[in-house]
Amino acid sequence: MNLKELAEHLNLSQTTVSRALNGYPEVKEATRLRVEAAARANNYTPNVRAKSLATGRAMSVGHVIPLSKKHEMVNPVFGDFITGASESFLAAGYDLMLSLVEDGKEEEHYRTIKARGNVDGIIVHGPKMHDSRIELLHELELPFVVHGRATDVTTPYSWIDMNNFRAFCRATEFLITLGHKRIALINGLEFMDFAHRRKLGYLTALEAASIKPNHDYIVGGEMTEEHGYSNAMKMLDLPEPPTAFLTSSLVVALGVRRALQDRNLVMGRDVSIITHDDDLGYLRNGGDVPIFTATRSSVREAGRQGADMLLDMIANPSDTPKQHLLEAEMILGGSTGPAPI
Amino acid sequence: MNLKELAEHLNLSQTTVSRALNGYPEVKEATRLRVEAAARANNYTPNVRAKSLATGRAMSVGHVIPLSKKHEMVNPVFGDFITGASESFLAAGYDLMLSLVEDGKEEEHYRTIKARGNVDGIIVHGPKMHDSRIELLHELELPFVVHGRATDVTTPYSWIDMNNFRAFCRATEFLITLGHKRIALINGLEFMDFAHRRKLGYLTALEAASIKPNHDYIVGGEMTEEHGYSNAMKMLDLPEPPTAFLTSSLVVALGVRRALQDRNLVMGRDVSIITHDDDLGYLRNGGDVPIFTATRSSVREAGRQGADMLLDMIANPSDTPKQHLLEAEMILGGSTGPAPI
DNA sequence: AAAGTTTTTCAAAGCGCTTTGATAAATCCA
DNA sequence: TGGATTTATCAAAGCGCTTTGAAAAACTTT
Repeated sequence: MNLKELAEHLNLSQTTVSRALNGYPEVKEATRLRVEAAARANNYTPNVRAKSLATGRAMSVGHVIPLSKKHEMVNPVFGDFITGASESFLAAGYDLMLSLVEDGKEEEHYRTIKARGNVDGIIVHGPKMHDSRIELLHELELPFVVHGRATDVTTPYSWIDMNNFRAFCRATEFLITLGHKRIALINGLEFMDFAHRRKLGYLTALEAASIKPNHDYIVGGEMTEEHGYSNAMKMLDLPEPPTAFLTSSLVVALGVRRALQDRNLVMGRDVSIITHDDDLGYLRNGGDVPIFTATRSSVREAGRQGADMLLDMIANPSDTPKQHLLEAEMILGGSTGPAPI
Repeated sequence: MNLKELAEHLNLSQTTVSRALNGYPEVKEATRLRVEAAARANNYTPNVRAKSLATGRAMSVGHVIPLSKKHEMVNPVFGDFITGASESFLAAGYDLMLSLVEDGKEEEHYRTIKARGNVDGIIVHGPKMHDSRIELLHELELPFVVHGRATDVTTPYSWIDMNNFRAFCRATEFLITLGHKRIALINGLEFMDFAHRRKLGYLTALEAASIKPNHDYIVGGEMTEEHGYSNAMKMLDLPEPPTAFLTSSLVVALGVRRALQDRNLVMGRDVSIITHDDDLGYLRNGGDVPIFTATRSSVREAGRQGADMLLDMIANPSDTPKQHLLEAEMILGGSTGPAPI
């Protein structure tokens, strides 16, 4: 059933029916009730395509996820982010569109998204240090919120981010307090902005303690279990192996733990691990007792806040960009202990 | 720039321009080239909303993911599935819409999706044993493909699934061959269809070997690391603990492995583990050498095939439903060995 | 009761595209 | 060269909704 049929059925004009359903004041209360009842009875839902063509609003937001053809992997945090975000979007009547964009095709793709006109705003995922997408989106005048930040971008834009620098600085300081001096960092891909900030936090803490960074202890890469495992193995084979590891995700930490086991080292006694924990639904850091000492910040919460920010921007496009920095909490688990002598 | 402007710019009618761009034969080749050049030069992309209103096709497909408010978790396989699926969808010019639907609100939600008219077809995720969504979608006449199956549904429908029964039957047989008799199954939520089939495969293999199933050895639940850990711990504390574990996902297997370590048991010697492995991008079963003996089937591949099936159904709605069953391969890793005496 | 207000309803235009049915231009054949 | 075909183009209607500007109906005033 469409609006025309519903209007005929009610012996009213489309105008009145449309207004009744959209809560406009210039319609008699009795009429409104009659219309609403009929709409419900006939299971009438306005056609979004027509509606959005008429209003100019698409009533949908896009999530754009970078995808490198080489590893073909959607970062596992994405699922949790949208779990958080979708609640706000759904409540506001917005649909979610998904675009996986291959590396290098960003520009073309974003222009197309804009021209196709089927989203009112965009959440940008996985920003790199120099991320050209941000300038581009500004130019296209499409509201957007970045999940994360891009170090080299100077024009203001909206973002929701976790304080990566601070989290990793604190974690490193904590290890130093425990007496560790040979601290390794198994990071994400270093051109990703979040990884860069984490490294900076780590280096800053080392410097403050006058510990010279050792480049054999620092590595970046796609955050898989294997990445954690193989790099930890390599480092454990060094003449002077690290006594502590900082890892960028729980999955990586699991890999490092496997390496420790392979080398018959006891986690928390022989070697310490601190990981960042995105608090993902299916991969929690243990139950009540955390397995790993960790810096924790919920990606789902970031999703919620990011969604609200974007809805705000769509409603008030002329507002100045908003930013929000989430602080990670540090939780103590069984994976850290004093440095062995 | 819109069609009207482009047409004026070219001194042609909208009709001709539209036809030129959509490859209709009744337009002179020279004109077509002129139009295409102008479209490119002016960065013209048709407005999808208008296009889809005019054609009646939405040019988008929906992914509907069940979400239980209790655990609020998007199954991690979803990311890999869409990674596989999006390639086909994008190539065909289809957008991806995402809907997270709360448990219990399915019916309402699907009706709305249909009435809103913004998708041409749907991929149904996470089917339960009795899944009312399938009947509903039939009734709504919306093309759909199920990722998985629903045991209790008799009307034919299209699906792409992995042979869960066979995979778990084979894995169990393999453990029995190794001499194991006390074999535990740490399954997914048992009302989920895939988990039900896996259990059936497991029970069938036990029965064939005349091993009576022990209900202390069988447990189902959300597939998290913690689920694997805590249940393995409980079972290892039994007077007669299992000598082998079958787990429904790599994440769960990691939890079981942690339990073994906590109990100072050596995996592959004291206790064996076989897991199912969805071959996820960020959580692979080791590198060249698999950590766990596993039944493996790529979810990404399922995504690819599911997408193609759905596109097919949208193009030929009157075709009979198609089904495809992927077989898992069994790969030997370091987590299995003969049963201890 | 006539004139002025306010409330309620409506017809019609428009959003940007496709598609039908008609027309004009080009080509063919006798 | 003129009529029959074929080819190329166009004007206008329609997809299902919102929104503007006008009209009708219902109240208020005097």
